[in-house]
Amino acid sequence: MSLTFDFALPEPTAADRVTLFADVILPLPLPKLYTYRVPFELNDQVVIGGRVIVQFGAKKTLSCIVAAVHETPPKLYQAKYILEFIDDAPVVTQPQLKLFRWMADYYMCTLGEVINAALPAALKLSSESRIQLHPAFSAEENPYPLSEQEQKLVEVLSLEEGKSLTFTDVGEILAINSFHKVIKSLMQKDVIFLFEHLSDKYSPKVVKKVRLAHHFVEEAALEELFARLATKPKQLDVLMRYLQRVPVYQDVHANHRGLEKASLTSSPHLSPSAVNTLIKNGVLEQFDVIVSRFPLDDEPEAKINFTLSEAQTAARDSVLNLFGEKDIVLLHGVTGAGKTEIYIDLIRKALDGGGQVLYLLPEIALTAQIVTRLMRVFGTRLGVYHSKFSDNERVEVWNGVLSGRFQVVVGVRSAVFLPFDNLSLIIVDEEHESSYKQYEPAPRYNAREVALMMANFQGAKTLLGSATPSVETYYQTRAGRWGLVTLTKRFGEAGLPEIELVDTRKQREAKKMHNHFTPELLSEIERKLALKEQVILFQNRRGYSPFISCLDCGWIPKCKNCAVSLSYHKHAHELRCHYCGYHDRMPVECPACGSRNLKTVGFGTEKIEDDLKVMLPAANVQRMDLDTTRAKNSYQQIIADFENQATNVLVGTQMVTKGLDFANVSLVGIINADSIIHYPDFRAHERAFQMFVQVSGRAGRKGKKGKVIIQTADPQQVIFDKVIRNDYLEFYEYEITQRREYGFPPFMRVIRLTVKHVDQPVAEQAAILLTQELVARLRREAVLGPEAPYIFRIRNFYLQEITVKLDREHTVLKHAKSQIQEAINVVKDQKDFKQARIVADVDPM
DNA sequence: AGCACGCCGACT
DNA sequence: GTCGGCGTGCTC
Repeated sequence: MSLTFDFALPEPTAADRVTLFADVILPLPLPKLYTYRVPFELNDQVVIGGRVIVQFGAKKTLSCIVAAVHETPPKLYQAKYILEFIDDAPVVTQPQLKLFRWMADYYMCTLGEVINAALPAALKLSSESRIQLHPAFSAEENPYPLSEQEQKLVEVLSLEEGKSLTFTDVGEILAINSFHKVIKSLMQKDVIFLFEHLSDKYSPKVVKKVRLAHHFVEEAALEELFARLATKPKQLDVLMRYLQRVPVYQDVHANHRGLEKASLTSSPHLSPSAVNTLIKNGVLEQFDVIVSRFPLDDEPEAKINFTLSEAQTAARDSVLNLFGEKDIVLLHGVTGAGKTEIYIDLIRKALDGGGQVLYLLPEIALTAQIVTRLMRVFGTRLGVYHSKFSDNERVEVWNGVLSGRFQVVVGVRSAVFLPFDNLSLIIVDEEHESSYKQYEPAPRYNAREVALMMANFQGAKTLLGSATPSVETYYQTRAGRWGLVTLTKRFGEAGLPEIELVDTRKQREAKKMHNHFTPELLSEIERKLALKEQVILFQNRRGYSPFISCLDCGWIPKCKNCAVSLSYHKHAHELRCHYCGYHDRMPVECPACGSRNLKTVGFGTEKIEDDLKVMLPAANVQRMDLDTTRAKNSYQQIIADFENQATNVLVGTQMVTKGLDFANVSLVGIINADSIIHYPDFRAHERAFQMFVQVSGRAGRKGKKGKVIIQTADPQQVIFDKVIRNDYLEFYEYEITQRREYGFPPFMRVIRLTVKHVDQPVAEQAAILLTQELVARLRREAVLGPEAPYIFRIRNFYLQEITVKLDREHTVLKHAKSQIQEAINVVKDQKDFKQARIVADVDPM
C-alpha cells in the first residue's frame, strides 16, 4: 500500500522546524560544556560568543558564553531551556574562543577557568538571591511568633518600602553563618519572599547636563524671558553664564549638546538652587548623557614627529625586513637603546595598514610615563588595560576593542584576553619577565606564549623586546626560527655603566662593614650625594628582616599556616607571613622564655632604609616596595619625588628595576647579590643575570656614565664576569650548555604537578601514587619526584611536587598531557585522596 | 564553584 | 532521642 499523498501539505520551512541546542561555557571549573535548548521562538537570537542566562542545578542562575550552536539533541538527558539572551552581538569573538580553547588545552585547565580569568567581572552577570518583605505581611497581623533573629531581619527590611537584601547582607546583619535556616523559616511564614536578581554590573558613567528649553532658542522668546527674570538676579546670572558658554545662535547644535550641570552649580558665583529653579520652571531642561571614562581628547592627535636615530632606523628596518619571512622577531637592545621609539614607529605602520595592535608590558613597567607618551602619539585610538583599573574601566576597554574604538591597546598580562579580531602586530616588551606568567589561580598561562599563539591564529607578527632575552627566546633565534635584531648602542651616547664588585666577606672579616654596607658602597653613595646626584639601592626582599630570634633561647616566630618564619616589618610594628598574609604584633618579650633580647636576623628594604637614614642623616631616603606602594597613588608619588629630586636615594625591590628613566641617577648599589643567585631552581642564573643587568641599566643616562656596585660574599662566581662585561652572548652560551646537559627548557618542556593536602602523610601518599601512575604512562625518566618543596606547607596545605620533563614536540606534548590528566584522575578517584588538590603548572617559572 | 544529600558527635 | 557538622557527588 502506498502512503504517498498526492496533495501537498503546507511545507514547514526549515527554519521553523529546527530545534537548536547551544553548548555553553559556564564560568566554573568544570571539565566540559553543557548543552541547553534554545527556545524555539528565539532561534534567530542565538549568537556564538554571546551571553545567555541558564539555570544550572536546582538553584543557580548563571550567565555563560555560547560556544557552539547545533541541532543534535543530547541523548542521555533532557536539555533545559536557555532562560534569556543578553547580547545580540558576541562579547567574545570567534578568534578568542579558538584561543581560549587552546589555552585550556595547553595549560591543562577548564574553559570555564579561562573565561573567568578573561572576562572583566562586570561582564559576568552575577546571580544574587535577594529577599524582600512579603507584600501581604503586616507586623500587627502576623500570626506566627518570630525568633529574635527573625525579628531583627524584619526590622531591617521594614526600614524602607521595597527594601531588599542579598544573602551576604543577611549574613552580616545576623552575624551568623547558618542564616539560611532563618530565611527558610521566614519564607514558610510568608513574611518574606525570595527572588533571583540578575544584574548587569557594568554601569556607564553618566553626566547630568542642562540645555535651554528649545522654545527659548529664538530671539523674541529669549528677550521675553530676560524681561521675566529681571527681578531674579540669581537666575539671570545662571542664564547669562549659560549663554556665554553655549553660543546658542551661532550653532544650532550647541544648545542641543548642552552644558554640564556641574559647571554651572559648582561655580562659586552661581547659586545651585537658581539652576534648579530654572529647571523646575522649564527654562532649562536637564538630561543625562553617557560619557566615556577615558576622556576623549578634543585635541587632534598630536603629530609628534620624533626622529629615530640612525641606529633606531636601521633596527626598525631590519625588523620590518625580517617580518617579510618570519612571524616572530626578537629585538635585543640594551637598556636605554630606545626600543620604545621603535615600537611606536612600528605600531603606527601597523595602524596605517588597518590592523589592530597589542602592546604588552609587565605590570611594573606600565607606568604613567609610558602611557602619557603613547597617548600623545595615538590619542583616542589607544586603550589602556591595567590591573589597577576598576572593573567598569576594564569593560570599557573591552567594548572599545569590540567596537573598533581602540585600535591599539597597551596592557599587562591579562590584556591578551581582549576581543581582538584583526591583529596585525603584537609587541611583548621585556619578554623575559616572569610576571607574564600567572601562578594562581588557573589558567596558569604565560602571556608571552598566549600572545604568540594569538598572533599565529590571526596572522599577526610578533615583536619580542628585551635587554636580557630569555634563554628560550634567544634559542629560537639561534635556531633560525625567529628573527633577531640587535641594538647595542645606548641612546644619547651614554656609555654602559662601570660595574664594581665588592667582597662583603673580606670586609666583614676586617670588621669594616657598616651594617650591610661595605665602605666602598657607603663612600660612593656619599660622594654622589655631595655631587647632587641620585642613588638607587636594590634589595630583593621587603620588610625589615626575614625573621627575628630570641638571643637567650633561640626562639624564632613561625607562621601558623605556612612553613616559614615571619618577617619583621618595623613601620607596621608587625610580624608578617609573605605567603599567606598572616600577621601579628611584634612581641615585646619572647613568649618562650620571657627574655626581652629579641634581635632581627637578615635584612630587607626597610632595614636598608633605616640604616641609611642613621648613617647619612642628611640624605633624603625613600623606599619603594610592595608595602609602600599599596595605597592608590603612592607609587606615582614616590616616582614623582625622586624625579623632582626631592629624594636622593631610592631603596627598593624589583620595582626599581623596570621602566623608570631617571636622568640624574649615577649610582646603583646591589646590596646582596648572593641572595639572588642562590636559588634552588634551574632558572636562578638566568634570573640573576637579568636582574643585575636590568638594575645596572638604571645607572647613568643622558650622557652621564654611571656606576654600579655589587656587594657579594663571593666575587669569583662565573655570572659576575658576564654581568660586568654586559656580555649577554657569553652568558647565553654558558647557560644553554647547562640547559642541554641537564635537560631543561628550551630542550625539554617542564610540567610541574603539585599535590596539596592538609595532612602531611596523605599528601605524601597521594604524591607517591600519582608518581606511580605517571611512570606507568610516561617514560620512567620523564618523572622526577615526589619531593617536598623548600616551603613545604602554605596556607595549611602540605605540598609535594612532581616534575615531568617532556620532549618539545607538539604531538608528544599533547599526548603526554592527556596521560597526566588520566593519572591525576586516578588519584582523585581514590577515596582517601578526595580531599587532595592536584595542580598542574605547564612551563612553570 | 555551590548546593543537596547523607552519615556520626553534643545538646533540647 | 534530634540538630548540625562537613564529606561526597552532581549540575545540561
